Amino acid sequence: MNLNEKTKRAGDLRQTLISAGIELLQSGGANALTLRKCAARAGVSHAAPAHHFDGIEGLLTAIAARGHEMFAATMLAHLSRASNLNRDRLYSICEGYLEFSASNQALYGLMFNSGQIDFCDPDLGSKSHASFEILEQCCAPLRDTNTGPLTLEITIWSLLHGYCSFTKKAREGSPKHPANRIPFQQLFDYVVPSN
Amino acid sequence: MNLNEKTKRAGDLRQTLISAGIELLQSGGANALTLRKCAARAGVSHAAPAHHFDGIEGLLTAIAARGHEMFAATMLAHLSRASNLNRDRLYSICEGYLEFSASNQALYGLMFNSGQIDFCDPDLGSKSHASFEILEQCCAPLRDTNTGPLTLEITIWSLLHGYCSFTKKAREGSPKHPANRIPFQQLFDYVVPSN
DNA sequence: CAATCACCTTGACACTGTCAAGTTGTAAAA
DNA sequence: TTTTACAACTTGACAGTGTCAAGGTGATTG
Repeated sequence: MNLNEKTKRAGDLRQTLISAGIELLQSGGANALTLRKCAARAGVSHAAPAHHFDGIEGLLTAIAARGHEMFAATMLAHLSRASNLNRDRLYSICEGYLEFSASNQALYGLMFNSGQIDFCDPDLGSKSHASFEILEQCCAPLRDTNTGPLTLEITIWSLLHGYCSFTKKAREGSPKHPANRIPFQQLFDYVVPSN
Repeated sequence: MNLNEKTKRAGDLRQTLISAGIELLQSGGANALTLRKCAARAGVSHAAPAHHFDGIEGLLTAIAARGHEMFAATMLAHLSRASNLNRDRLYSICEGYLEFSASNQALYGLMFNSGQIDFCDPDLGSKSHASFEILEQCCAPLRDTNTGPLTLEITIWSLLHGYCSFTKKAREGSPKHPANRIPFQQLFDYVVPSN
């Protein structure tokens, strides 16, 4: 009848639990995500998730992996709307990054700022690697011969990550925080040569 | 007799609890830090902290504030050993940043990657502002007229923050992660004009 | 001397993650 | 067909967590 029933019919409670977890993150933030609440939202008992994940860490890791799929999709969506200019393409990736982190704050925090997930997980590893590859492919044409390989990628990635961290702190905390005056484009212009 | 007794004599259980929390972070990571364990380590009952902090969030916020004091001290220690060159001075700040994050991983995570502290807290605000001011003062002489105010500061701060995040993920997760091949100095050279 | 009050303790509560044992339905094996 | 095996899920229990209400204690103050 309802969604849960239908999803369970398909036999993949695993996917249902991951979706439930993401919904909990979206609606109630990081503290709302609980193994038992995930189970309840999926319509199963509190011990059911143990048959599909290795404890809470396993569930959170699987949620983060799903998050990386969404993350990559958001960046690719922005990329598809960019011009042919290499610099525009890289900037559109950045816009996708910022949009994802703004629209999925708790999920983004779980993926990038959490000590609760298992970075050794191969599924998480391959999906996060796929995200990074999108960035790499947009950086490649912009590299000049002076800078070492990956320098631009790491710089952009770090800049985005740090910028999100700043704006988040500025949003939640003191509004006098300097970061909320600086648009990302200003940092991008500073870091990426605009030949 | 022991340290707890002596500290409690002085009347500041608050400071004792903060110290206990930092010790727990150092020895057992983020998951080892608990309100009840803090109380036990300080030699008081599990409900005692409530008289000094506003719940667990208040305790974590106070620990983060203390962390920012240590953070600023580490950067200043590195700065004192730098040459007179402005660029060296800024780089020494960065070294201090990286040393602090490497030597106090869980505490650093609580301060910068945690959704569990109250960024509105005035004490935390002033102490984290003091840390940022150290960076600001070292950036000021390096600004050229083209770049907007704070652009260099935010760039360096974000780069450091992102770099720590990368190296942490590379350390815990897949050793094939690209970040662990890139020394920070390479990023610094790329971002900071070198004349 | 009595009252006040900051500080701490005790005990309880709901909630969390995890484990062991039991139930059910399905699919393979006899 | 009957039996067996097994995977998926439930139930119930456990220690640990944060938080609250009530009570005790000792120093300060009127």
